[in-house]
Amino acid sequence: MSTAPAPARRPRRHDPGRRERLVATALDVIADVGVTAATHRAIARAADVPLGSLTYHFSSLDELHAAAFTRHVDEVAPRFDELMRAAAGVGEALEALVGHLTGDLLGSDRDLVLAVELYVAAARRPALRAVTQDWMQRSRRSLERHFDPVTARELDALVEGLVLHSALSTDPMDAGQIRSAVHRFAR
Amino acid sequence: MSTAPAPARRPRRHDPGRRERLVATALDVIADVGVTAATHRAIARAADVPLGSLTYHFSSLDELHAAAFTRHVDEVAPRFDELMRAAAGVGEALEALVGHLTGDLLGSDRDLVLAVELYVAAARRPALRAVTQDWMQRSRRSLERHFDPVTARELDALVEGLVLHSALSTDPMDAGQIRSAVHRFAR
DNA sequence: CCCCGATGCGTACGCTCGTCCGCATGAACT
DNA sequence: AGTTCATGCGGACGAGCGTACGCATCGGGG
Repeated sequence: MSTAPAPARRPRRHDPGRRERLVATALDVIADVGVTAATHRAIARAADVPLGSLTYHFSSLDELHAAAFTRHVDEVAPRFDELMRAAAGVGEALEALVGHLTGDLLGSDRDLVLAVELYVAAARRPALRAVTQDWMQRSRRSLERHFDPVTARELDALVEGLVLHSALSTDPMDAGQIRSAVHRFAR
Repeated sequence: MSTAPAPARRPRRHDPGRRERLVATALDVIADVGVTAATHRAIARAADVPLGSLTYHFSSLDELHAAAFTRHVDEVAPRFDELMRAAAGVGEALEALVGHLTGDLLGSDRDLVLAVELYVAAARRPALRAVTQDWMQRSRRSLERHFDPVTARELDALVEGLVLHSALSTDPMDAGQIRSAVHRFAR
């Protein structure tokens, strides 16, 4: 019976790497509630830091959002490139694509939601548009390991459509159908 | 020199069909500034009606947004179906699709923006999700006039991807490339 | 050992938002 | 003509927002 009730102390002085942690938390919040609801306060609450900490580390909310999405792209794009690099030929590349779509992406809602959130946010905010374009470009580069540039771009568009379609539809396409669609580009 | 300055009178008593006009204006505002910025006040300003008029005609902002998107789908879906109905065979259907993508859609930013806005809004709001799914279903039905259901669904996804891709990319695909992509589904 | 600048903390300000409510008005029906 | 009621109007309220700012704290260089 030392101190009074004391509503949960927070002795977190000197917290190195807090900036990094804030970016990661921001990404989680965006995936949870959408980019427009990912406010300073929501992110601060999720990261268990005071509100002022956010404006200290990031000069604006926009900058924080951009940092979060950039981090996401920097994590996802290399993974995809690795997938393409590992494929031996066109056949394996297509099959890797099918696996990526049915497993990695559509399996976990998180990446799917983040992709759509980025699409929509980019439509209105120039800073995020650059991030989106960077992502598209890197995807195409990865595909060009096995496909000519024209086919790569078409495949990229198809993948984008499949992702969106699956995110919004109640009865998503099964693996067989996705395989069928992807293999149309086996030229 | 009759009356004082009088800051722009608004004598609009008894305005039948105002509800309709509000829906149309809401759609314009959404296309202009995005669904998250399409607030009661923004729409009221654009339609030149007092703020209270909106809550009188629509029980919530969500309902107004849903009404706007529903109206858009009810205008766009029949147009697309007409396009498919007019095509004589698979070849003409594919070519009509190419024309639709390069002309109607990508030509005017408006429909493109509205499509993306609906995608993103639907991801978070169940009421809008129903509208999106209705749209997808009607698109597929139209395509099934010429393609088997499996192909129709794949084509639908491709179209969605092409739309998104074109909306967000600075150097959109040209007509030839779109034609090439669409014709992969000429089975 | 001391100080000082980087970092953390809490709060306040000004703004916009969705929604609500009391009153005014005039078309339609008796 | 009189009454009623759907419709229009404008202001108000409370909540949540982004951002700014003054003070507290502490690690590391002198």
